[in-house]
Amino acid sequence: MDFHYDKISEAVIRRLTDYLRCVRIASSSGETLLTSKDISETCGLKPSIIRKDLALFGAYGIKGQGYNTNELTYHLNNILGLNNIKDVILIGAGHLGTAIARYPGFINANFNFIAAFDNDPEKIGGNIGHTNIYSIKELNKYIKENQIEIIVLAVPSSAASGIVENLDSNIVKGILNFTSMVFPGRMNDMYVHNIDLAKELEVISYCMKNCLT
Amino acid sequence: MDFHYDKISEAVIRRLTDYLRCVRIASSSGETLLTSKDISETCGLKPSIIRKDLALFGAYGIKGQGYNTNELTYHLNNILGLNNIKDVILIGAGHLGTAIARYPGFINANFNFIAAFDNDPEKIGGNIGHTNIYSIKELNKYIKENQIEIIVLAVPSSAASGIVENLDSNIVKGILNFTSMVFPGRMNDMYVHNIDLAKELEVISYCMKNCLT
DNA sequence: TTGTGAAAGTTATAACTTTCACATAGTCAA
DNA sequence: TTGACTATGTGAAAGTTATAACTTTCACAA
Repeated sequence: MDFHYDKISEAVIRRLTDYLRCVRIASSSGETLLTSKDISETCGLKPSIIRKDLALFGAYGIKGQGYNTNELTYHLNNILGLNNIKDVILIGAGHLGTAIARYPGFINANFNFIAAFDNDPEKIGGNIGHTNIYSIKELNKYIKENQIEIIVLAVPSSAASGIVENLDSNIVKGILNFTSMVFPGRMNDMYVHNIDLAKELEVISYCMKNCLT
Repeated sequence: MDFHYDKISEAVIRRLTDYLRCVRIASSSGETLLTSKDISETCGLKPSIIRKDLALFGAYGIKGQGYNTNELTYHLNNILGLNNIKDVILIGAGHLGTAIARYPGFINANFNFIAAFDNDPEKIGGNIGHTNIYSIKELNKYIKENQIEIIVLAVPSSAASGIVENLDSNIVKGILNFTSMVFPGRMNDMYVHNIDLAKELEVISYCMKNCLT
């Protein structure tokens, strides 16, 4: 598989995740063949960019027919690195953390919440589904022993910096930050993505205010 | 306020929301003056693009000094339309819906969850903080009587299409979709933004797999 | 086996975005 | 009052991305 990785922008990758969702929806309703036009109608992009994005990674389509949903699912998962189950841990088992751990999208993408951590004695020892909740004091030990590469952060914002600064960046490679603290995208070789649930609503607010298309 | 709205891209607007978060953080730690370099170090962008973005909407900075945090907060909120409180309703009062309604980011952005709706008899009549939970059967009546423009959707994916299709698009202007169903960005004049909590983790997965910077 | 139609893959170009570098102007200290 | 300093605002250039239009190839039917 020789992808032209060096030329691929993050915008392309983001769109691939959209295509994947569209294919999942189509698959689940029994479709076996999907055209770039079909995908475009679901996710609101133009067919040409969908074809171009997919062609960057190889010719997966059947000319004159479209894309086979199973094949496309496999290839998209493969490109994104989602074909293998990956263990992640959750830090912060409050309302948001709980909702995240139960969110079906993580399961679809093969992410497995192997453990959760909190500082609330009432939560420690409990669980979220099959995910046990441990004391935050055991966090770094757990990361080291289990070589945890990906962390989902859903603690109060005030606690975020302290936790991130103490992570062992030789082991942890990715952080998904749901707090209101902002971290730069790259910190000591760790990828950090900040997610603000309200962000999209702020964008909608602007669009509504200015009557944009 | 004559902004050059027609020329502003969504990418700019998304960055403005980042700047706003950076300014909030700086303000809360007592800073009164912030340079484009300061902001760049927090959010991982280049100072030049920050200056350019802000200059699109007017000259808010003080040459040789930087940007006054209070003024910048005001202007950013004003540009995005966040200076006034806006009522939104939540559809789906499960784990995710509850977490969303309690998420501090919505309060910061002046969004007020005025009501929630669910079909679970055990939840109806209850509340999330100060937000009462009503039966989903009353949804459209409530939207009409209270002229609700913005909706946050956090129901199971299978229920999403049915709800969206029945919304009165003469009243509702914006939908924040947290389900795994995908809707195009524009539907009958309604702005729809799909949020997949797992999306950013999928992007991180790709970055990790390919050792990108 | 061959012809037709349909949609993938590809290319060239226009449109847009980012970046650099510098002139500008405000601040502060002497 | 003056001069040095600093970071903004801006214009031009470079770089990037999306789009339309085009070519290719596959599948199916006659």
